[in-house]
Parts: sequence; structure tokens; C-alpha cells
Amino acid sequence: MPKPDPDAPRYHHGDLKSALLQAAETILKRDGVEGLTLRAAAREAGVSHAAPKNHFDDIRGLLSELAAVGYARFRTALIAEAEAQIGSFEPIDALGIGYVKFARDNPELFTLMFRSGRLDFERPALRDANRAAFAVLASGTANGQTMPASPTATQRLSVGQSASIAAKWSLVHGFACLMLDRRLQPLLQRTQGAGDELDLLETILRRER
Amino acid sequence: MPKPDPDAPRYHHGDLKSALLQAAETILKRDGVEGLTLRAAAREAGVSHAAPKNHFDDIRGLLSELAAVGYARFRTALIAEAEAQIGSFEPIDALGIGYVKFARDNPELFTLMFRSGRLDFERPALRDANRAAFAVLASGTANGQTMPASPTATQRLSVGQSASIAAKWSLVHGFACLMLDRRLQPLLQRTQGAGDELDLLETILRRER
DNA sequence: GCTTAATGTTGTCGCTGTCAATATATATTG
DNA sequence: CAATATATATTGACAGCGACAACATTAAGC
Repeated sequence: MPKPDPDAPRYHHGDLKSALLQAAETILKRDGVEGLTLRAAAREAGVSHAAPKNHFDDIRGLLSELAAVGYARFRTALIAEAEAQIGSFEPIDALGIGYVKFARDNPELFTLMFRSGRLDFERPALRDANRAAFAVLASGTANGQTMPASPTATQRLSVGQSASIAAKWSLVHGFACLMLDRRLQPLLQRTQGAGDELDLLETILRRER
Repeated sequence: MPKPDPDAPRYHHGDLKSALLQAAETILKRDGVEGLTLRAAAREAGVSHAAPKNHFDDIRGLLSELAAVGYARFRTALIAEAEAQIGSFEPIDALGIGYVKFARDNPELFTLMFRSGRLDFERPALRDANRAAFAVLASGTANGQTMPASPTATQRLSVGQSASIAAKWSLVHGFACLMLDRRLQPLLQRTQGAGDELDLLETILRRER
């Protein structure tokens, strides 16, 4: 009788959705967002070019689901950094450092998540992952408040609170974007005794209080 | 004898490069960066699909030259805002307001210039326009210094000066990016008596001194 | 005026996303 | 268990894209 050979080519993959997401991430790291196509992911996973349609509808679906994975990792990275920096930085600043570190360590994924313009945030997986990540950010942004995030984040804010949150968020987000585009490099190069970008960020955060 | 009819179809356009750039901007505003293709620009300008190659080499060339036009406008917008805000904001903050206003008023162009990842900054036109624009920014960023920019921007900076510049630049750049992605909207909506994004930015800038 | 270079057109190639039609495996139900 | 329905994967096709080569037309230089 024919044994179930795991190496035998099977018509049905079994867990193609995960395999495609993994293939997509491989391509993302190797070729960047530009090189990440539906057909390339199918090739990488060893299936036909139209197979991804069953799991992701279209290219925006694939990119959005991969971005959702990214937001989940982003969230855990933020939490980890906040815990690691206890005693060194305020929670809000620790989260900012985690934000920029994530961008530095996952440049292509960060670009996909924050700068691609090809995502569908209505897609439930992405919508939820995005919200969960920003709930962590918001939790450390309210004055003096610490982890974990308040799950019901519908409370009203004062203008001052909003300004404080937007300022910090804009700062680290802009820093991350400029860093990934190597736009801070000229600045660092003409700075006496400058370190790398992360040193610069920590200097900024320490000076602001 | 045949008069030179300006409406007659001529084999040579005369000024196709400008016409293509104008067509490209029309498409950019109408369809976004995604819809801006070499062939679409050629169609919009009424020439054959391969005509742009003579003037822009490839798609990156066209996008880069259009971005160069954008940086030139960006520069004049910054200067105009700095002059308009004399007495209301410090030069550095006035430039920041100009930065965000430009993004608000030219979202697609800003996206092309700062977030597309499809530009070639080695291309002389873009390289020069980019430098000229950031010379204006740098001129208002040195402590208390005012317009116009010092053309020779090769002087060394202290870590504190770099931190100050990077902080302000990151803040307005991040704010602009988050604004264009409508990521500040949820924040504004749960803020008591909140205005629009620009009000929020001005609040931030006033609070930081 | 002749030659040369610049500019524009046509045709082609491989790639992409998307769709329709079809094949195969799994799930469900009688 | 068998028949059917559903989910999953393949094949083939189409138009749009960037890029290239071959060619046509015009302008520029000598």
C-alpha cells in the first residue's frame, strides 16, 4: 500500500497560506518591497502562479497579511524594549527606542508596514494587528502611565495630551523613516564625535526633558 | 506654400521633455504614484510609448526629474513660509510648518519625493534640487540663525546641534508622513476641542520651547 | 548639400495582476 | 459507504507594464 510520503508532490499543500507568507518574507528581505509579487511568492513556495488567489484574493491581500505579521512582531518588540529599558528611559521613550530599533532591524518589513501605500487596513487581520500594536504605544504615552495597555482606548484626551502623544510619535516615526532612507547620514558625518543613528536618538530623547 | 500649422501633427515635438513632466504631474495628482508609468505619461502627452526613453532613460529617470521639480517648489514654499511667519514662530519652526503644509497641499508629490523609494538621487537634477531645498532647512536650524542658507554647508557640528536638527526634522517629517497616511485622525477624533492637523502641529511647536 | 546626431515610432520580449475554466482533493451528507 | 458539495490548486489567457532593438524622421554641424 502507498505510504504517505511527505516528499511526494501533493496536489493540495496542506498549509499553503503560511508557506506563502514565509516565502513572501524571504522575498521581501532579499528583493525588497518592489520585488515582492504574487507570482514570485508562488514560485518561492513551489506552487502555480494563481494558487495565492485562494488565500489572499489579490496582491494587496498578501502584502496586508504579511504586514499583519509584522505588526504582531512590532508589538512584542515594543513591549520587550520597554521592559529592557526600565530604569534607563521613561516608558514612552523606551517605546520610541523600540520603534526605531524595529525599523533598523527590519527595514523592508517596516517599509511595507508604514510606507508602502499598498496595504488594505480594512482587512481584519491587518486591522487588528495594527490596533494591538498601537495600543501598546498609546499605553506608554499617557502621562506617567505604564504597561500594559488599556484595552478600552476610547477615553477622551486633552489637546495637551494629544500634542504630547503626536509629538513623540512623529519624532520617532520621522526618525525611523529618515534613517532608513539614509538621510541622517550626512548629518552624522559632519558631527564631531558622532556615533550611529541610535546614539543620536538617545541623545535627542535625553535632551527633551 | 504650406504654412507652419501649429496644430499639424509634427514628428518632432519640440519640447517633449517639459510636456512629459507636465503630463506626469497630471497623472500623479489624478492617479497617485502607483498610476504614474512611462507609458501613461507618453499617452497623456500624445506620443508613442517609447518616446520618453530619449529624455529620461527609464522610469526612475522620469520619477526623479519630476521629484526634482517638486524639491524646487518645496524650497520656495519653505522660504515663503519662513517669511510669512516672522513674528509668529521662530525660523526653525516656521520651516517646519512650511514642511507640513507642503505635504498637506501636495500629498502625491510629497509621497513621490520622500516615500516612493523609486528615485535616483545620483541624477544631477534631483541631487541638486534636493540639496538646495535642504540647504534652506539647515539655514533655519542652526541656533538663532536666519535666512538665507549658507551655501558652503561643510562646517562641523556638535552633537547637541545635530541632535537639535535631527529632532526637529524628524518631528515634522514624521508628522507629515503620519498625516498623509491619516494615522493622526483617530487621535484627533478623541481629543476634546481638537482642530485639524495643522493646529495640532502648531500646538506641538509652541509647547516645545 | 551632405553627413551625422538627435528625436520619435513600431514591434517585440518577459514580467506582472487578474480572471475564467478546469482538475483534484477534502468535507459533508444521505 | 457512496454520492455530492466545497475547498484548493492548475492551466491558459489577456492587457498593461518596463525595456530593448530596429527603423523612420527631423535637426544640427561641417
